[in-house]
Parts: sequence; C-alpha cells; structure tokens
Amino acid sequence: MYRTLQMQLQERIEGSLQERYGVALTNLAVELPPKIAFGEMALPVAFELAKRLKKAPRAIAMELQAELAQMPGVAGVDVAGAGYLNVRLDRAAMVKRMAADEHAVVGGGGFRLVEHTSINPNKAAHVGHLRNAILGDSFARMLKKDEYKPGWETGVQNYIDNTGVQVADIVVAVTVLRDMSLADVQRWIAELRAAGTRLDYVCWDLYAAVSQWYEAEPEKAAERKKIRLDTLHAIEAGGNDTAAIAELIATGVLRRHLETMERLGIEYDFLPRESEILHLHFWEAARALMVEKGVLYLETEGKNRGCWVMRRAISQAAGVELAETGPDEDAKIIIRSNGTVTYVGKDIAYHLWKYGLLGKDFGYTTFREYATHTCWISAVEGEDPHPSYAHADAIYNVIDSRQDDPQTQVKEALRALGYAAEADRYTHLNYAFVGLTARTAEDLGYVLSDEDKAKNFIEVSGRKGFGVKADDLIDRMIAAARAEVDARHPELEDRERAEIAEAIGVGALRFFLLRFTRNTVIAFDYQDALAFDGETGPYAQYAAVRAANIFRKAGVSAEAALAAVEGLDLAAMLEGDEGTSVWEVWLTASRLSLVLEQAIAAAEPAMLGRYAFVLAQQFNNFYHRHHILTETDEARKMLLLATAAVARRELVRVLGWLGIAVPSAM
RNA sequence: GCGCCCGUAGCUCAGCUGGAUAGAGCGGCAGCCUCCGAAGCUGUAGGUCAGAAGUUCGAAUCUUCUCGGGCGCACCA
Repeated sequence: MYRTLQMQLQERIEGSLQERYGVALTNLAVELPPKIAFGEMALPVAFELAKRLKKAPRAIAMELQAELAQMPGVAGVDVAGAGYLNVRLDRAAMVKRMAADEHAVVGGGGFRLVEHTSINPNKAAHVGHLRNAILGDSFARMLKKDEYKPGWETGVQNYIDNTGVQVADIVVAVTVLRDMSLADVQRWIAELRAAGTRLDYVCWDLYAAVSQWYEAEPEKAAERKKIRLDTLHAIEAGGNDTAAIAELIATGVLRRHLETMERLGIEYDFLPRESEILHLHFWEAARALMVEKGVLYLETEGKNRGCWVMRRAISQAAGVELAETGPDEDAKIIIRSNGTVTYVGKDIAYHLWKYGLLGKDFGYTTFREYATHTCWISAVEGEDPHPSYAHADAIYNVIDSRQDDPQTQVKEALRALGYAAEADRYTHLNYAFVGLTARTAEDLGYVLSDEDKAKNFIEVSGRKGFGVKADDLIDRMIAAARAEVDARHPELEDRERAEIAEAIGVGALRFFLLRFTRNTVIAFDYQDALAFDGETGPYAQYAAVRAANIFRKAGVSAEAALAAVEGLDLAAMLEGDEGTSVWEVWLTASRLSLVLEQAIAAAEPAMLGRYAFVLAQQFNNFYHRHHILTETDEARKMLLLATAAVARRELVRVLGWLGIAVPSAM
C-alpha cells in the first residue's frame, strides 16, 4: 500500500516538474522520514533541483508543497529543514484501504528459472549447503505466484553433478578401500536402508578416508591418483560396473539430500544431471555453435597450443589485439589438448539449454512426489508426457561467490554468441561461504592450531570430514525448541508439541542463515543459532502467535475485525501519541510490497528477514502499550483488533516467503 | 603480480539509486509478570563509520591512495 501511494506521488511530482520547470526527472526518491513526526513520506527533490534551477531548495519546496497537498490520500505537506517536503498521509483512509487488503501488484511475465542446492551427491549436506538451499528456496518463494501476488512463473532446479571427481572418489573408496563389487554395493546400500543408517553420513566418512588415502603414502600417490582418474573416465563413459556403482551411490545420496531439504520445506521441480549432459551430447551442440560464431578457436602457439580457447571479457574490453601481441595467454581453455572439455565448457552448453538456445532437451522421468507437485529428473530416454524447463526468460544461479569468475565466463560466452539479452538476465545469486567459529569447531572435536584460533572463522573441509552436517544441525535446532515447548506447554498432545517444535527449530535455522546479507561471511556458531531471543525467527513467530491468541480469546476473527474497520470513524483514534503508536503498526505493515520488490530487485532475502523482525518488534511494542481485550470503547477495541490482524497477516506473509511457518502456540 | 569482496558500538550485523541527530540484536547496568503468554516490554551507557585526500549544498554510501583481513586467478570440477 505504501508502494501504491509512493508511485502516485512520484508520478505527480515528475509531471509537475516537467510542466513547471521543464525538467525531466525519473525514479525520484520518496523515502521514509527518520521520525514519524516528520510525516510518512519525505522528498529531497528540492535539493536535487536547486543547482539546476539556481534557486534556493526551500523556495522550490514551497512551490511544490501546495500541489502535493491536494493529492488524494495526503493529509498535509510541510517544508522542513533546508528544503525537505514532508508528506503526512490521511491515516484513516490508508487504514481502511489496508484493511481491505489493497496493495501494489508484484509480478510479471516470463519464465524464471532458479537453480540452487546443487550439492555433489557423494556425502552429507553441511551448513554451507544449507545457506545455498535456503537462500534459493526463499528467493523462489518471493517470485512465485501465491495468495498475495501473481508473481512470475517460476521453476526450481537442482543441478546434480553425478559424474564428477567427487563421486569418483566415493567409488574409489568403495571399490578399492572396501573392495566391493557392483553386487556388494547393491547389498550394502540395501542393508544400510534396512538398518536406517544414513547413506550420506557413511559417505561423509568414506570421502574423508579416501582423501587421506590418496596422500597417505607419497610413493604411491601417483598410482592412486591414476586409479581416481580411471574411475572418473569409466563413470563418464557409462555402460560399465563402475558407472553403475556411481549411479547407485549418487542416486542414494541424492535421495538423502532431498529428504534433508524437505525437512526445511525445500522442494524442487527438476533435477538435471551431468550424466545426461554428457550422454545427450549437449557439449557437441554447444561446441558447433561456438566454433561457428568464432567464440571458440584453436590456439596454435604459446602455452595453450593445441587447446580450443575462449577470450575473456576483460581482454576484449581492454582491446588487446591478437595479431599484434601474439597468442592471448589469458584466454580460458575450453577444450584441452587431449580433446576433453572443461567444466566451463559444459556449463556454457547447459546454460544455452536453460534459455532454449541449444536445440536439444533432456529426457524427463519422475523422481519424487511432493504433496503438491512432481519432481522430475533428467534421463536419456524419458517418459511422456513430461514438462520442459528449457525456456527460461531469466535465470538465477545460487552459487558460492568463489565461483564468480567461472560464472562470469559463462555469462560472457552467451554475450559473445550474440545472446546479450540472455546474458543481461543471467543473475549469479552469489553468497559468501559459511565457516565455523573456533568455539563450535572445538565442540565438534576439531583440534585448533594457534593460527586457527586467531581467525574469525574456521573453514569447513569435506576432504577432512570436518563440518556441521545439515541433519545434525536440524536435529539439534528442533530438539532445543522441543525442550522449550515441553516446559511451556505440558498440557498439549505429544504430536502437537512435536509440530510446534519443528516449526520453531526450522524457523530459527532458516532465519539465522537468512539474516546476514549475501556477501557477509557467516561464522556459524551453535550457541548463536540456538539462541531464540532477539533478532531471530522465533521472535517473529512469537509475535504472530500472540496476535492469533488475541482473536481466540476475543471471540472475534481477524477477518471480522478487518472488515469492521470500514464502518469506523478512525481519524481521531489515529492521532496523538496513543493514536500514532497504533498507526505506526499500520505504516510498517503497509511497506510489505515495497520491501518485497526491493528484496527481489536486489535478490536479497535478508531484506525481508530484517523487515519481518521490525514488524514483529513494532507489534510487540503495540501489544504491550495497548491492552486490547480490556478496552471498553467498542470502536477503539475493534481498531486495536484490526491492528493485531494486519500485523499478523503481513507477518505470516513475509515469513512465508522466507519459508518460516507460524506455529499454533509457542 | 592481476581481479573481486570486506573493515560501522565490547561482540554479531543493518544502513535502500548520496539526504535530516548513524541504527538493531546480543552482552552490561536499572526497571516491568494479582493485567491479551516475560521466547516479551521500557529506560540507560557505548561509535574519529580503518586512515588520508578529493567530488558535492550534503559522504558510512561516490573517486583515488594507504593500512588491515578474506576470496579468486589450473590443460581440477
């Protein structure tokens, strides 16, 4: 609602500036003043114009003042300070429109493809993977159609590198260290399943073991690395026992990853796999296209002689002339001199597919049924009918910022191929990695060097088997919540207590990983994550639960309270100190669509986390100041009830976009 | 060596395309449960926005440099 008025104000002022001064300004700043006493919207536009018009800012502000004051929804305009235009809104009118749930429309056309999680299917997910998945899942929720917004058509996929070195490492561990055959592996996986042992946990240890085995005896290191490479090639080629073992393990671990993610409410639409990219010859199609357009060329001299390479965008921008300076030594190798393609090459092919530019598609087969939809996986020969995801208009890749460079190369390859619009709509939704605090690392039994202790965080390492496993973390979060729920609500059924604890534990975890902006390195600490006070998920959930409790006790529904607002004479009840403290809840609630739009534009779910906290804080403040159930003035009581209703309504919405559910009690 | 990111209160972090007296949580101190649930609320102390110069009516925000920290720059994936 705030956004709606803001846009009207911008339009009016922009029109007026054109008419009055012949100045064309767009996207004018309309901001929230630092204090409510200054009104609800502030425009510093007069400062901007001062030098252009050679007039004092205050004089310009005075000229614009009268015009703004006439606008519907505006109660008054003041000129403050050196030339701010401070707008006071018609509070009663705004409250009525909000009670009717009027708000700006968020959404648009085109298909948006969000890719996240993408964990190597060779070991258990850890806390760093959770940051990725939670970030991507929240962003997809922000985009998708729901009860609040039309949103965008959105697809969620999780890329599975089932033929990479990390999977090869596990295969080496199983076939060499454990001396298992294909039949042994089949039996082993069945036994683990029967015993309820998590395959991904077992692989976690195997991966650490094999990583050490490679290095353990220096004189055998070369031989062992060769085993690793041969294994990798066998997996890539397919059609042999080694590949079958890889398939069994990768699929088993993938199923575990999906279970882990589902505990957090995270679901996928499609799982494209590296094996199909290989077997369906995606790369060959991309290669033909790249050679045809001259993006890929054979290097004939220098250190990259015999390789097919692609120039980097930076070299091109710098205008380095090939003929004059000889070979571009900085060029990115796409095809090695032995004829094999690099990771970036395969990724270019994959991204041409995403935009429907490759002329090929995956086969699709069903993999998992969620309550509301099916998750598909790639196949060489799929089923019919099936959906297709190869028609994105915009893509978002949730990937660690350590891959900024390769991501830029893929994007620039698209541009070089002539797909500039696609490159522009390619968002690398990057984020800094998650480390552990020294305290938590020590709790996990890791022995720290003095150097480690001096650092702000300790980096996790899959090869060392060092890190916080996702399921362990989720278990501990829920257990901590459960202890609180048991203490507070002994009267509730066991089942309900479990549900509440799950909502709180998951809410706390998701909020903890979302409250930091993407480029902030998170030093994960168990004590911090398990704290449920202050700026946390449970704090926001608690505010929503309290608001709901009021309706239960008042015997009035939130909907009825909001509907009753229309017939109230509100103006006097929203003025003065008391009235303003009520109004501020509405004002904060009114910014929901604005904050959502900003968070989408910045691809920054943390902005919604911050907003949820501010709204919850505002509500808690209101809750203590105004005792609703004992209010004797009926009209005023109804306004207070509606205030609780609107705070709860928007809190439930914003938490929903963050994947955080509001429990029945806390 | 080249490129990217970061440096804001004791700690952890916000600070939107430059805008009003730089904010929050935690921790500290002082208060608030015969009153809708205290996972809560109120008050209070605490900052040379790493440093320097510049652009601007106005800089935590933009530019340059210095210092300090992190991460990338493979015929790995």
